Amino acid sequence: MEQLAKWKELFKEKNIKWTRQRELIINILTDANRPLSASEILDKIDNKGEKIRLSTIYRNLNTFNQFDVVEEFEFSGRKKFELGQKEHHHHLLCLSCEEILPLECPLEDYEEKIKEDTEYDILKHNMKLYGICPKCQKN
Amino acid sequence: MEQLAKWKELFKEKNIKWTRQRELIINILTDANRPLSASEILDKIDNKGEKIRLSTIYRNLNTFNQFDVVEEFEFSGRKKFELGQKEHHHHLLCLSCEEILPLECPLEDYEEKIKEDTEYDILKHNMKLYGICPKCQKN
DNA sequence: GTTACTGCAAACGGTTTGCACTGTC
DNA sequence: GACAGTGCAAACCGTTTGCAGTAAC
Repeated sequence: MEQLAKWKELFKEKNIKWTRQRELIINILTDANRPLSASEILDKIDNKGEKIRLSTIYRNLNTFNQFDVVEEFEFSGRKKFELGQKEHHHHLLCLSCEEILPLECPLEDYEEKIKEDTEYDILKHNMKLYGICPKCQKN
Repeated sequence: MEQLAKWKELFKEKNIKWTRQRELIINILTDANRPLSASEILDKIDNKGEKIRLSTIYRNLNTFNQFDVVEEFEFSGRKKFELGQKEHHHHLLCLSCEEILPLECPLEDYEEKIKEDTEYDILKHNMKLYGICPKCQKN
């Protein structure tokens, strides 16, 4: 799997140690290809028959976040993490099956306008849409 | 204070009892005129020399929310509550002094477009901007 | 008098932390 | 061998809940 090799190299560059636990987390996030919570990651690792402590997952996700390996989002009070280094984007969440779709950011011009109107220095924003996906609508 | 009378009447209509604790919460929210967290409300009530349990505040805010007396927002994992019955809107938060400005919703057309693109049934959305207000920029 | 509301203390769920041990480099 | 990373248990913080007593209508 040459995907993995790429991450290993990045870790070396950034001086982060490559451990069994970190490899597992990276693999899970790669396969999921959408934001996951710490406990979702734990579940998937459990299913593989591997063992990690939840606190280890949290600590690593926070480290990964600092080094821009993952990006962190809040979904109704819960943190979710997605492999980073993608373009700035937002999410659409299915309230029934929790599927998550990425959305392009429609707010660039808007942010500029608000900057002018309010004289705030705008540093970041977030946006989320919630709904029911086509599959779940049929139930 | 005829503002209060209006709320009392609304409570009567909706069959919610008017208590000392509820009056305090309504007054605090009226004066603040921006979203407050449960513990911010508690602080302000403490400052008046009055006593309420935090759990009472939470329970009432949840009741108020059900009856559309307040609206609930999440700011970085914390719930904030604002007297409701205002038009749908969003917020701009100053990361330094926590001042909160209301913003008109720019997403109506966008939501429609996403509906078409994804075939999701869009039920709600949220958006927040974060920045530094003009006052805080001078420090 | 009935029922909803409150105080109080305890539980909860997601996340973080302190400490001694272990593994990576 | 040094030091970052881990397991484990306990703390943490915002929020909720169960229960017995109190207040509103």
